[in-house]
Amino acid sequence: MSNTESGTLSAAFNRGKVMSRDCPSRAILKHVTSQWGVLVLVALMEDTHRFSALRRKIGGVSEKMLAQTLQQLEQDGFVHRVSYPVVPPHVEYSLTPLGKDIGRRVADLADWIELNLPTIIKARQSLA
Amino acid sequence: MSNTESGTLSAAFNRGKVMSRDCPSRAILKHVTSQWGVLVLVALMEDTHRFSALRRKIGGVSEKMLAQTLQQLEQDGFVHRVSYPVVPPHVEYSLTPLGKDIGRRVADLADWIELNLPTIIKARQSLA
DNA sequence: CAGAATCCAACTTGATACTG
DNA sequence: CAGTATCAAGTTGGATTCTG
Repeated sequence: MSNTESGTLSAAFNRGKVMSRDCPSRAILKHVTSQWGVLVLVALMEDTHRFSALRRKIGGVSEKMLAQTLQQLEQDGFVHRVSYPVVPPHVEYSLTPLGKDIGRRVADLADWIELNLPTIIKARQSLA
Repeated sequence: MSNTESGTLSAAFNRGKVMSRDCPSRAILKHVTSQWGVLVLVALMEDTHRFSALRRKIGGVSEKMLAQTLQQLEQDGFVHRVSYPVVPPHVEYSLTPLGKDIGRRVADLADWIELNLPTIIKARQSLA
């Protein structure tokens, strides 16, 4: 079988699937690591939020992008959406167990960057 | 001190800065979690690679995007570029210590997705 | 081989306005 | 409040061509 990858037999290193152009992981990865996807996950790791609360919390998101991001993450099974049929509308977003699992890793990444930002900036300057 | 965030005093939860529209972390986060940034980091976690090797390994990248991504990651101090002045040109890309640190987290994320892909797909269907 | 430069198509994003 | 619809504008991305 012609293998676009390195042709390794070891499925143990299951890393490599995502390297293929058409690996389904790519789509999930894209949602999760999207500009607003990351921040939504981080925000929801802290607590359940309403739509407008999320919008206030995540500086710079437009309504459109927030709605779109939430829909993607909901479809992937990471975000749980609960709509209370009252007026005015009341909708709450939270993480599913799966969402918490991946959210932890994403938040970890974001935290690392915040923590190491000084180091990164220094490193960048020493390259200039 | 007036705090635009939730007004918490605990800097221990340094999460929150990245939520501001103009936090410098946002730029780094964007490079690292960009579509190709993720895959470059994952690939370089395994080994040093030459440009064309990376291009072959990462299915779907164009030369342009690969070059651009590598430059961003190099400027952020995550990727080390070594150019041997021979003909034909020989350039090697590897991760700096900083790059390995963050690369581990990114690879972790990618691995998690690959590993849980079946679960995710099932979850998605049960929502349909 | 490693990339820079160019050109153009396609998708993404953001304001704004509108609806249930 | 929680979105959707619309449209303009910006950005990304890819194919191609060219160079050291």
